[in-house]
Amino acid sequence: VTVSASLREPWASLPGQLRERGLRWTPQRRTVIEVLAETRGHITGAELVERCRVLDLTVVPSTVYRTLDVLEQLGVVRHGHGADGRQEFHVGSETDHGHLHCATCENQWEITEPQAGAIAELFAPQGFALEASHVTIVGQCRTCRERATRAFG
Amino acid sequence: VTVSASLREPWASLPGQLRERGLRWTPQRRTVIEVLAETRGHITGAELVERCRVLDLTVVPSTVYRTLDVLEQLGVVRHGHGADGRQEFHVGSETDHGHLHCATCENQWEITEPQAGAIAELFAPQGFALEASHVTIVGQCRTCRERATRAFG
DNA sequence: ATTAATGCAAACGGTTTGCACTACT
DNA sequence: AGTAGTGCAAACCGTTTGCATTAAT
Repeated sequence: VTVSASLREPWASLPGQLRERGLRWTPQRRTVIEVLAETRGHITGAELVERCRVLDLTVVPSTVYRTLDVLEQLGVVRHGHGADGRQEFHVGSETDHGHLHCATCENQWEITEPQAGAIAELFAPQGFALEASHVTIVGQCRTCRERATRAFG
Repeated sequence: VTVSASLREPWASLPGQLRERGLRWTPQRRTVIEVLAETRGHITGAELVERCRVLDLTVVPSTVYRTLDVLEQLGVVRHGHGADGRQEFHVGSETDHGHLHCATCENQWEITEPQAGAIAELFAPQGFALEASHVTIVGQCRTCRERATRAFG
């Protein structure tokens, strides 16, 4: 029941933004924001719930998801879906790295900054402005491809 | 309880492929294959279940999902996740081009052969053998990126 | 005769909802 | 005081699992 340190930028203005719209700043929302503030890249809904509950047991799943709805409307987070189908909330524009994802075995490899840059350049001319940190290449790794070819190719 | 027309290519060889591995060709699997054969692009698990049951009420969800597992191991289908997080099964290799997918607006653009080739080369050294036709780049299109930046950047 | 595959029903996991209650403003 | 937000518990939906049974080889 202690009040924690003040929020770092760009989160500091959130309480005000909420109140401007007639919404409220609550301890539970504060906890959600604290977890989001220390998240780089993305976090799944379930993981966020778990991390919030470590900080504050009064935070319950429904509150987290309802808060995420509000935050998404404010444009603070954006959701998509991860490789496993769970909701994934992307926070800010952090230093996240892209990844190489095998659609068959689900393994992932990191994409290096230069690689991501090269890809971004490839598509820049046609107006698709990729951010290196948000690039995911879905394909099939060598092992899986060989197995598939043997079977059905 | 009628036997339907023979399977079109490349499905015709499936029964044999299964039996080669000690697996079996069953009426339920046939129904699943019939639906997949008339699917272009992709289909969700739930939708596949539903369409199978229209053809044959004895087909039950668990059978469909178990069959999909087998088919995926054979490389006949590949699964990913749609915008709503549900499993999405991609069928065959009739997709001769990869695509550029905006994670925010879900729009898609085609990737040209040369572009796909350039990407494949980028990752070949590390053993990730992408096939041009199976490359999907997930990112954010210019419009969506600008919108996100304005809101929170 | 073997044993892969099925149907059933129940479990699962992440997410959503209805409702009475709490607490920000 | 007014109403946004909460906790709870139950519903939800697509998918998965255990198990006894069926049927393809």
